[in-house]
Amino acid sequence: MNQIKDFLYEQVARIGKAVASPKRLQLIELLCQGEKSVELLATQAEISVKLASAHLKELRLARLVETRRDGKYVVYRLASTSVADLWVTLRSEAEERLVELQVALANIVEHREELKGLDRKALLKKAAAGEVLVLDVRPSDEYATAHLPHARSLPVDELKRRLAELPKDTPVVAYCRGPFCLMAKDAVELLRKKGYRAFHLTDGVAEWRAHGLPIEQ
Amino acid sequence: MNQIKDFLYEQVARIGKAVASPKRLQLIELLCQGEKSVELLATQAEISVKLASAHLKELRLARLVETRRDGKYVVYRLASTSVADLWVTLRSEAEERLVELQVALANIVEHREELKGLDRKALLKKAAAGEVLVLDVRPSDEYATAHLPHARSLPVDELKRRLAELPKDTPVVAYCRGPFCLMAKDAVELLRKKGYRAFHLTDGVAEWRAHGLPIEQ
DNA sequence: GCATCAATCTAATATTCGCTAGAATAACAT
DNA sequence: ATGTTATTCTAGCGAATATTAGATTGATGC
Repeated sequence: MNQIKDFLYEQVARIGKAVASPKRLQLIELLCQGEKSVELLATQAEISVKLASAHLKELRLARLVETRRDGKYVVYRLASTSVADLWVTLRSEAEERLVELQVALANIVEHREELKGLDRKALLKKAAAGEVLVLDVRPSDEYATAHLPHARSLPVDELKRRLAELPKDTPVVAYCRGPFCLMAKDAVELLRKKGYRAFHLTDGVAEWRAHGLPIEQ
Repeated sequence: MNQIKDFLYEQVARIGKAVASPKRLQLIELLCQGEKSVELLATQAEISVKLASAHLKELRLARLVETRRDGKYVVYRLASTSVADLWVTLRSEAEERLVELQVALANIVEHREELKGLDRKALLKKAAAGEVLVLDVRPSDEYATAHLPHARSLPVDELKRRLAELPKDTPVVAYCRGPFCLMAKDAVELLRKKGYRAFHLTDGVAEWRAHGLPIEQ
């Protein structure tokens, strides 16, 4: 009877073990943006394909991700959006508990506009009314999978040469994969240097959805 | 710049590592019932004091628990109720994803009455109206710390000799520490054998609170 | 068939983790 | 002080993990 109880906790610990590795957490965050091949995941997480494959196997054994084959490629995806919620929950808990993380986050985004909590719905309204331009600076395939309402896609590495597309008179709110992603930060810095009124939304699609707000496409 | 990103994920992984061990999860679940000394935690988790102390240290380094000294005793408590929420989230995710866990849970509680989701509010109403008797079968100090609304305390090991206190005509709903705790199951089995109409609520205080429902004391 | 590319499996490494047992603290009782 | 009780620290051992390199499998295109 005691063995049974131990077994129960062990199963939950399987999920815990899966999220106990920084690399695996990064892979989960990437998969929150949409399904991806092993090679792409390895590139974006800046690790070797072999290592990515090994970590993805662990995630698959914990049933957090699933695979399908597409020709030569094996494509990984989250097993459910609840896995994205788990990532958001874990990250929030870490941000809440660990001073080291709070300090590190405060250092990288000095002048970040805190567009959190109560502001989300206000932002949604303003975006709908065209009072702000919500800019998705992730790669365009991630935008295609899912993006914030009324958002326009303009990947950060195309931003410099496509600056002309942006209106000078409307404030821009840039977002990317989430609080740990630096693409929106870079975009905001560039835009401000060029004289735009730009703000940084630290939410990604996963955070937005986890707070019960709508997502497009 | 890449080192900074790695550092961020590593911090979240600290929380992950803390919840990657079955023993530590069990300790967290026990602490969800209220603050406890090392010795009590060791006894209730059925591990040695030394091992409990080591695991608690890990939890403290991840800032999930805090301590205070009370005379000879060191008393551990959760750093915040959000840690209890994290435990509920993790357990739910495991229940949702891992078939092995689903099977194990189905086996131990054969005829369990599923009093979940939509039923919680209905139960609350019935309890308020006195149509059911909500029975808290945990040790009485855990009841004293926090319990479900309108619940009466009757620890499972006193149940047999205090049976007379229960009304024969009102249905009884027994609960304990949560879905992994077997005390309510045992209580229901005993009560049914004695001719009472008894049901098993798999929620504990943490689950109840995580679903946004009120808690007494 | 054969060459190619993507991904995994296997083997081997260093490191970390879980657990046990013995020594060391910290508060209390006498 | 001295002994007692509760807890932590230290050391050590076997098991599990992260990472890398080499061999292997699966699907595609010629």
